Amino acid sequence: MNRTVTVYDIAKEAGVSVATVSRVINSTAPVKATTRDKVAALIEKYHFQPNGLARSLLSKQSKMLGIIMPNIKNPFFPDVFRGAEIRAAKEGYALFLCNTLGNEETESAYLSILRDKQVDGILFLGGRVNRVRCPKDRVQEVAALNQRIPVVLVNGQLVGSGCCRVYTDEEQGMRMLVEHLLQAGHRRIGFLGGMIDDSTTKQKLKAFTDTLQAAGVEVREEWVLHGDYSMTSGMNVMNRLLELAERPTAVCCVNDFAAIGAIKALVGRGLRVPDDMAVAGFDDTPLASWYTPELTTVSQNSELLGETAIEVLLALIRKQSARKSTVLAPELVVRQSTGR
Amino acid sequence: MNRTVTVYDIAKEAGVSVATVSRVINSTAPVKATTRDKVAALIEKYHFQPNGLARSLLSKQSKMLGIIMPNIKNPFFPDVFRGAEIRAAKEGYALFLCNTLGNEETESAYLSILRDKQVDGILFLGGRVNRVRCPKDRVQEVAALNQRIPVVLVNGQLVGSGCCRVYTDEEQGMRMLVEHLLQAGHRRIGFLGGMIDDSTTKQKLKAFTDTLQAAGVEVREEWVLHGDYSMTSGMNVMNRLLELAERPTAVCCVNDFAAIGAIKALVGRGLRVPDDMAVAGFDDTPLASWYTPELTTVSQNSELLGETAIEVLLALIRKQSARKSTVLAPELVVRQSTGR
DNA sequence: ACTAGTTATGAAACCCGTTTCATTACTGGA
DNA sequence: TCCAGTAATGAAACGGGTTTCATAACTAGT
Repeated sequence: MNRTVTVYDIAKEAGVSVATVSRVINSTAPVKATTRDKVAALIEKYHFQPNGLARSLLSKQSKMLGIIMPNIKNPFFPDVFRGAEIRAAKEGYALFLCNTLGNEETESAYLSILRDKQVDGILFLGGRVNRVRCPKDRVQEVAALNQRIPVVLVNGQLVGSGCCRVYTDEEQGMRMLVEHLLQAGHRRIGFLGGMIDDSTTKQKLKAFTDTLQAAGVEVREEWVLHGDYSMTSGMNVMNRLLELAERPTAVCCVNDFAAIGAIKALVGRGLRVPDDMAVAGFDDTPLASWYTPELTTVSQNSELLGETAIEVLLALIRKQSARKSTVLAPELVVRQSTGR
Repeated sequence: MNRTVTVYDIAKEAGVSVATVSRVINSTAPVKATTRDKVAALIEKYHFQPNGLARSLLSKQSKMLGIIMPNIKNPFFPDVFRGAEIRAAKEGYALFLCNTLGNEETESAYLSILRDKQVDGILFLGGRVNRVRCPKDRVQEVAALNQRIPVVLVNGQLVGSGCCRVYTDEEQGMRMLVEHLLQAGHRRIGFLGGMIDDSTTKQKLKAFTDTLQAAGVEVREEWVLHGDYSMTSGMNVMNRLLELAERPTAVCCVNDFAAIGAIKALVGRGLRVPDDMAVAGFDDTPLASWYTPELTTVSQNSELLGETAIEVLLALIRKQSARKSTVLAPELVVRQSTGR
């Protein structure tokens, strides 16, 4: 096996020093035309490409970023990823994608790997680490990491970590959604959440409760149920709800997946959406507009979210000032699943 | 800003040489217990973690892989990614995710970036590069790359590149699907493909044609239409189909996305699936079983595909023998969208 | 007590680039 | 023609680890 070509090989064959080769590669200082051409020809001949690791070692920036998320299979995350990727690519950064499935060990393991790989920054999307309540040592783990490598929390919160945050105002989104349901005449509204300690669930539930109370509508404890964020869980939770003696006429779901699962459960019992029960999702994933019935949901503008998060991260990397919190406005998207 | 702690710092403070520190870190040679403890304590104290880049530079393996795909938003790809990730993580590899959107420049740019980052191997999922017909220079670009870095093509073919392939037998999948439709009594069957030069479309179309002809059923040119792989395209293409004077009673779609788009178009015109037209997808993405109607489709076992591809890639990286082609069997999944 | 045989440790080279600093090769002006 | 000043180039250090090879410090055997 032929060893990889290095600047030294090029230099030797061109009869110049490695410094000159480097100068030709990076146009960092003038080189005599004939020399330049000779070196350039050799680079072309061997398809030489400098070793990025060696360069990174010296420059102390790897041009690599890590993005950690619970589950790439939930279409919300690919959307965010795309936004992040587009923005990152523009600045020459490549992205490690790390799925944790909400598993804490996996999360820690990835954190360690990313540090090992010397990523310049990390994007954290709503995972375990983004919980409202979180063991002190996890907070400290992230806080310590954040001292070395900039970490941006996306749609999440980790009090005491000192990380910058970029998030959609999910509370406002839920408020708009509930108000839409109230306006449509619903007075019996349920809530299908995710894990109760995740900030995304917590915020939505808070807005749900507040908005109903402000309107003088009762919040029925038995109609507030929790699952995870999968379709299966949405279906199961809805089935539990349907076993109650009294049912709501509408439910808000923590995300589109849960909504679809819920609808499946309803349809499975011969109930119709929205006639028998209105169902609303959250995130406005592509699914939402293609599902039958089309889903009423709250758009997060997920790509923009990813893009913005990267922008904040880049600012931190460049030691420019970045605001601690960047909030994006959600948008209510009314479709068939709650419609008249 | 305090400089990152290095082995030298640890060595100095412990009063030993860097060699000893390295030995403690890697347990690569016996170290006197007292020395070991002293060094270990310092590592703990500073939360020292060796610089992976420096190590990679020497070991000539970065423990990083690249995975290139057209579009992470198509749920088939996250599935494959997960399979790949799980297997890769088990061996300590981290994955760069690169979306090309079928754009050739993006693809080339990513190829170059991955080389720069010194990835140990690359997984190529059905992108531009996986076309049946492909300009010579693209083939050569990949062939040349494959000389330096192992490349595995997933669900694709690039004749002359010399790359190993891992793929689902999509032809067989399509054959099973068409036979299922024939058995259900359909004699007027259409095909909604993707880009005609992509091997995935080509193979499916071939199997479609062959199976119909073998059964003595006419293949109607005007019922074979092409789009891309998106839901929007599926809808548009179906709308074109519906404008014809004569319509098929069933259509095979290149993937689940296209099928969903097609169904949307049908429903939009007040037609019912499967009664007015049977629609089949491909890939068995999670959507398929949750959509209404549930989609008849061909399961690729996408996670296994990713996992297997990584296995082949790892074998190549370790210079173990790997079979040139690994074929996975697809599985027909019959659900409502073609059902009685 | 002395030697042979381990065990523990350190100095230095290496990986592959970039960059500083010094030196050499030019150029133009007097 | 000679000198100052600029352009082009090279030697060597650096980044942060790992590894080889030699040496130093023990241990055990006689």
